[in-house]
Amino acid sequence: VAEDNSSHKMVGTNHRRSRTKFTEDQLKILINTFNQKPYPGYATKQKLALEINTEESRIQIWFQNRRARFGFQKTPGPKTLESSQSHGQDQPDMELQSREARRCRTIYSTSQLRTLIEAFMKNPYPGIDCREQLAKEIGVPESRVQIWFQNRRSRFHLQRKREVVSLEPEDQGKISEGLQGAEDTQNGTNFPSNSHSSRARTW
DNA sequence: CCTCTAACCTATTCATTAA
DNA sequence: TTAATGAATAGGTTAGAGG
Repeated sequence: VAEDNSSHKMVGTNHRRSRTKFTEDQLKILINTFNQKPYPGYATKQKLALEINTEESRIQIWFQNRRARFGFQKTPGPKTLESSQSHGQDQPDMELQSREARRCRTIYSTSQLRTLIEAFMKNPYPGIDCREQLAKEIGVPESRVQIWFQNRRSRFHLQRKREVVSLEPEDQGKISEGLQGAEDTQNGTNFPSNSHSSRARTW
């Protein structure tokens, strides 16, 4: 609400999005929808976004978190219990493939990709401000930019792993560089190499 | 302090598209 | 048909609001 004047760091563009606060009414609708279908497709999420006036990406995150916390329980119903006989074994639910359609694949132009890759080389973990600026620059929703960075990082790590495997099992102790050694970015933007584990140091 | 949970992450899998 | 890559998943971590 007030100005965010928290930039006494060198690179001020590395913060996460501010936390969303759902109202009770919004939560009621979300939970109700979740209980009916914990894996909503894009259309449902869009509709929800409109209904509770929230970005679709926040709704996607909410469903992800909810599924992780309560793996969807089959029978939540101390109330509204209807016809849940659970007679023999529950069916393998093969016809569950009627998963709603997912979001249409985004096609990036070469110039958009050039911008993204350039940003990735400078900082593979852009904060919300940086992502939003990129999104505006290339004309794509911020949520797509975030997904793009996630995919890029994952495949970057995968590629690095394969290189380690391709070496002789003998002296494999000193591969270290090779990939990202070429860039400057020695300031702090290099890959943490193990990201999470080493990030919680003294914080 | 502690709890709850949005935001974020990696690793993997599913799915679409261009070659 | 396949390689590349965007979208979704499971599951774990980080951090902000509030008890």
